[in-house]
Amino acid sequence: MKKEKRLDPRVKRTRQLLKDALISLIMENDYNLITVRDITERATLNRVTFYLHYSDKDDLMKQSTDELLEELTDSVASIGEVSESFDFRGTQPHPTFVQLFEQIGQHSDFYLVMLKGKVMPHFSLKVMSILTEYISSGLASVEPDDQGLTVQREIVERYIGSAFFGVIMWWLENDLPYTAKQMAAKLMRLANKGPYKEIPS
Amino acid sequence: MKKEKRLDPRVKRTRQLLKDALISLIMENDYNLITVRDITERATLNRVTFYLHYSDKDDLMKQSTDELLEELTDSVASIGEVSESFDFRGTQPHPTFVQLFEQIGQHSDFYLVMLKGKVMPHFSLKVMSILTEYISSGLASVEPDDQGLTVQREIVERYIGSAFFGVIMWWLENDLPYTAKQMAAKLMRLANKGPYKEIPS
DNA sequence: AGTATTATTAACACCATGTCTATAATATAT
DNA sequence: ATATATTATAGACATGGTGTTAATAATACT
Repeated sequence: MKKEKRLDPRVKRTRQLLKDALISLIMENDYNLITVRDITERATLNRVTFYLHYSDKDDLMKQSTDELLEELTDSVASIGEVSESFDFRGTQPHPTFVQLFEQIGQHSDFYLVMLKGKVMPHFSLKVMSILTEYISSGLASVEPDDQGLTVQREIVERYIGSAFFGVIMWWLENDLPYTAKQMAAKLMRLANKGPYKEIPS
Repeated sequence: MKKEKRLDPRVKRTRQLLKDALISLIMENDYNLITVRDITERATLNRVTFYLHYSDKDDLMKQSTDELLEELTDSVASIGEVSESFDFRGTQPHPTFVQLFEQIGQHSDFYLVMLKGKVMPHFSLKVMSILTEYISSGLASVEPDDQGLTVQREIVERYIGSAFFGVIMWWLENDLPYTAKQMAAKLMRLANKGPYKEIPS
């Protein structure tokens, strides 16, 4: 599966130092104001060394964040399949989404900074597509064909995906006022039945 | 209301040229790759002149986009109040949102580039807050207190606002496959009743 | 008309970028 | 353990953008 052919420990160390340096700098300053110089200084490496591994700041950024998002998806994947034996149309929190919130909550500082927008859109777009993927498979398990949907499937997926994304940001901005399980439950309810208690006539 | 005390025609001209230059450059290149030099060259102005009006590229960007978003809100405001004599819980498209989609659709090239994320997050955040404001007032007209809501009002607002935002992006990315009225109708339905035809037990 | 404001021009120091060379340090294989 | 290959460092370089200054030209205002 992995194409890592035992890389040189020096390379591994260097890249890790650069990634850590960038992440720690992002938590303090504005991404756009961070220079390659800053990164290598924080990493206690020579500036030239940077260019032996990455073409520029964005390259390092992209690779670092992709790696972190892989951790997220791996942790969620370990929970099981999304559509697996679960009433997706109920209001019970789905384990997949519970785990998703758990993971994000455990690194809330980082995710808040990244999602808030001060950084690259790449990260946000990736998170969006991860969310939409889970939602898509959940939706497919409930409504295999488009018969039961009032609106085109593609739109529903984007609708719910964006809504989830936005509420996650709200959750992070407000210092996680609810547990991961509670958040998942709220979102399940909103996605399935809408915000109102009584069904409109 | 307005504090414009008849500014010098040279100032007006210069600022307009700079704004136009930036917008046109954004449509072609990547925002981050655009320099002050590029802007002034496109505007056929001296680079020093730029600094007589704006502190940096982001400053110009912020002011330009704020101006364009003001056009949007003005056009929507001319339609009337959001809560005005309308069954917000029905599935009929609300005139406010129809007009919103109309306006965005008429400048779809621009909005697509701006919202897609390659640019500043400032614009996207602003659009989000505009959307949320309309949704908030619509929601308040249906449910003045929190009794009829299954989830905290603040979350519902963010949920629907983000969902709308995401679907608008979908709409733009897919070259406006539906009319503004159709889009508004779809979103009203999703927001009120959720995606399913039959109510889950 | 004369005065005030604005745009231009040329020049400046500063800093980040990306690249190059030669040299030192470290891994790996024999 | 020694030789070889790979990687990190050091210093230096040209390039290009930034933001500022001072002097001059162009334009608006009264």
